[in-house]
Amino acid sequence: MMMAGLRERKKEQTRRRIAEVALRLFGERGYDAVTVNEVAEAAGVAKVTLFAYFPSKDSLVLDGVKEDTAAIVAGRGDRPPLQALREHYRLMGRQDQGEMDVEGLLTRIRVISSSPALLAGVQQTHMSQREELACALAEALQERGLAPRLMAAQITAAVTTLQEAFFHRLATGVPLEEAGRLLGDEVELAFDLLEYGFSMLKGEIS
Amino acid sequence: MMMAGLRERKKEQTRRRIAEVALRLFGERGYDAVTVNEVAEAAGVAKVTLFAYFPSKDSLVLDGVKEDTAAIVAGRGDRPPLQALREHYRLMGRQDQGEMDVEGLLTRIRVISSSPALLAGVQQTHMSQREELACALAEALQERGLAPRLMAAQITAAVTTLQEAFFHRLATGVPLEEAGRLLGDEVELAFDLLEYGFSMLKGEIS
DNA sequence: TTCAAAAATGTACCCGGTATGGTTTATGCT
DNA sequence: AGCATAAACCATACCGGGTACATTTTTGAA
Repeated sequence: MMMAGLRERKKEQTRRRIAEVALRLFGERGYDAVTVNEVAEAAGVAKVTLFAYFPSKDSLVLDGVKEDTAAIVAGRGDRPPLQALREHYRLMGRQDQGEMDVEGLLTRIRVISSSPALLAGVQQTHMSQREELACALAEALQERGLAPRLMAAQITAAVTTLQEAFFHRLATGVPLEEAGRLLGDEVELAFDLLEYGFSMLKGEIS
Repeated sequence: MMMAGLRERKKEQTRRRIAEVALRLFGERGYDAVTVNEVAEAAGVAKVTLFAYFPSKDSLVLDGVKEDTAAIVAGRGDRPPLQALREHYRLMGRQDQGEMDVEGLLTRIRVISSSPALLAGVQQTHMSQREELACALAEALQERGLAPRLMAAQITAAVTTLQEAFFHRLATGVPLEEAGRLLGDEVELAFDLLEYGFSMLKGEIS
């Protein structure tokens, strides 16, 4: 019963294989020039099976890029929401030096950056996070008007901008360490700006 | 030579007919439940011809919803960019009372609001405007760093939020006049917030 | 009237994604 | 061990959006 069976391991393995093959092919020949049929065939699996693991072509690349800003706010403890977010992104530039697959991450970013469809995809995920963030903020601040939505939109916009700059640097050859350092500085700037702006909102609403 | 020919008039007319038929069908049966083939047939035209007028299915609905924030900034005269934008949106709530086709506008908004694909589409157009706006701001403020992109992102986020609230009210039955009034108030609030925030940026960068 | 450009068309095709129905394969139970 | 079951997998056919191409109709102008 549920002994972490061989079945589940094989599934996980197949899933990883598909994603890896896809990333490799996309990196070699470009996202749009590779069909899902080719990916499936190269991974030794049927198209239907591929779509059983990944709901769409872009999820082959975008899965695992999800951010969870709403969760950060929800689990912020006793800190104010903005501070929790700032501290989270402050770490983002440093942490990935560990055992992470830097090579794969870089080709992933390159693939994303060179495909309009994928860029649109990541923006879409940001936008869906925005709604959740708005709800989390509304609850955290006990405000139900336009203010939390406005704040969520501005936070999301700032984070998106930071991430785009970061990705763009990585995609154009800036070494990871330097990109991380620059990102750190920009995070502080962006959150200073947000905090400053919201200080006015707080005065106006409550 | 170029006498505003009958040719061009017929083209315009065909284009309008296609768009109107599409909007009607989408309004009756939902965006996803109507195929482009049906639209083409109902408009008395071939599918290929339809795609010669409109580059995609969603453009059947979304064409003409384009905002041109970058153009507003570029043509701002001697006013600062934010003021030009504020004045533009200040008018948006009032102007459409004129000869505009209110009925068509409402069904258009209803169709958009009830289709995830179309909602994603309008967000995409906002995002592409963001890039242009960033360029316009960079030129207007003589700043090439992160600041103009951050400002553009925040402005776009605010405008998107305002428009969403406006659309949502219209789609849920709030009368146009009241929605316009509320929008007007919110425009002032949002731009106050933006101006307040940017005042800090100006101090920091120059 | 004639002629060349523009517009419209029919057809066939590509690709992402889904539905269906059947076949293998791991698993839990006896 | 052996067996039933459910999960994973697959082949195939299909759908809808979108494009390429070659052909035909329309239209403005000489």
